[in-house]
Amino acid sequence: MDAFFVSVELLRRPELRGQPVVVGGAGRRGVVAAASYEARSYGVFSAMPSARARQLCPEAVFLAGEHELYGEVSKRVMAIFASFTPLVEPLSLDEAFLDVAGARRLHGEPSVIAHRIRELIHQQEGLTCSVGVAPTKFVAKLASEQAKPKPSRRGPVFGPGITVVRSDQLDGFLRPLPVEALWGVGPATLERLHRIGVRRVGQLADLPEGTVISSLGEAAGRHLHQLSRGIDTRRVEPDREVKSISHEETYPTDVFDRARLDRALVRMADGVATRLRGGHLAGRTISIKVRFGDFTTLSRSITADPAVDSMPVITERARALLDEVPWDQGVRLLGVGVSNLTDGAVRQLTLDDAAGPSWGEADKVVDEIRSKWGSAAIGPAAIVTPELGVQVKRRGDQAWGPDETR
DNA sequence: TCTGGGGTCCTGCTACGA
DNA sequence: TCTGTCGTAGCAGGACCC
Repeated sequence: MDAFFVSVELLRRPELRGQPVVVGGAGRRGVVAAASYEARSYGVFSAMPSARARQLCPEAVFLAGEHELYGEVSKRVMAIFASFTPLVEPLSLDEAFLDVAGARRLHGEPSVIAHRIRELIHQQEGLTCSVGVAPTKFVAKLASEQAKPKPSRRGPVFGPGITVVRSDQLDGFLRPLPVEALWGVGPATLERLHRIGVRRVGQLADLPEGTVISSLGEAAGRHLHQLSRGIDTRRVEPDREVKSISHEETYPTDVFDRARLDRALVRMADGVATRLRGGHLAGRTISIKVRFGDFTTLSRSITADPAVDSMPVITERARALLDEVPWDQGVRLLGVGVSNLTDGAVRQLTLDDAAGPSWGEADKVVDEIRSKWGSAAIGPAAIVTPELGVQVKRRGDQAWGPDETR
């Protein structure tokens, strides 16, 4: 999808069309989630600190964004994809891989399907998207980027919308690209590649694999060398299983108050546990993440049997982990996560379960009440305030930085 | 300019049992 | 009984993606 969050916002604020618009966190510690092509022409890009974006483009309209709404639109767009093939692998709210090899007889050649998808999304959602058609996933992704509009000083320059790269065009398409266009080349890898004189994909393809591996390590070296030659054997995977579930939050100012951190742990553990149970999952590894005022970040984790999906247990382990770190230096960000996931339904019973009523039963009641009356209807006492009620943690509710009004 | 949140994957190190 | 080594699991940190 092109500038997805901004495009969704423009549907309800059409008067902002043609203006520089930025969706993201407005606070001092907020970042840009999406920028309209008009804003991009000022050098504003996603993941940039909002303060910097404001400086580059003071006339931009800043919108807080609504993660839930984007999720709903995303579901409908994914349903359009699914009407062409069951092999849809969502990559994020606004991107997906589609394997249309088996859909040709019913829907026509891939480029025909691409046109039809663009039409349908425009008709049904009023949004534009760009499509890359290619024999492999990563070339399709690169092709879709070439199909997108580009920002310019005189406003957006519309792209072709669809870019098709056939097998016999792979080499010509890939070789001239800057090496950072490859998926998996970030700042650190780019620096290493520059050190061995590689700036273009073609230069990487011409090196012996061993040279690349000795510079980048076994896995990354082999993988990137293959990509540079157009080799990508990864299939479109419609049902990728979740490996971890976590929540984290950045505070407007560093927190030195342990009681406040403890309450935050309860709220985040509650959010994580609710999502685990919602997905019928439980996890053996509990982790915390702590970022200090100077931006140094550390994590601590503990793995134990049995797998858990209950707020009090996750909170207790997370608190013990927090005891191990120098939280009194001032905490900028705190996070709680659960990994090593197993099927929650076949979770091993503990002696507690056998002894009588357990957290499991309490959780069941909480889930029932919440499904009936909403997630803020009940919650742990630690996260209830007289003014605001139950402070429930929901996915994406602080997606782009702290809300300084809270 | 002072850097979000939610993920995945990889690497290097250590501990531990066979 | 002691020592080396091998495979595996756990842990922490880092890189990367949207």
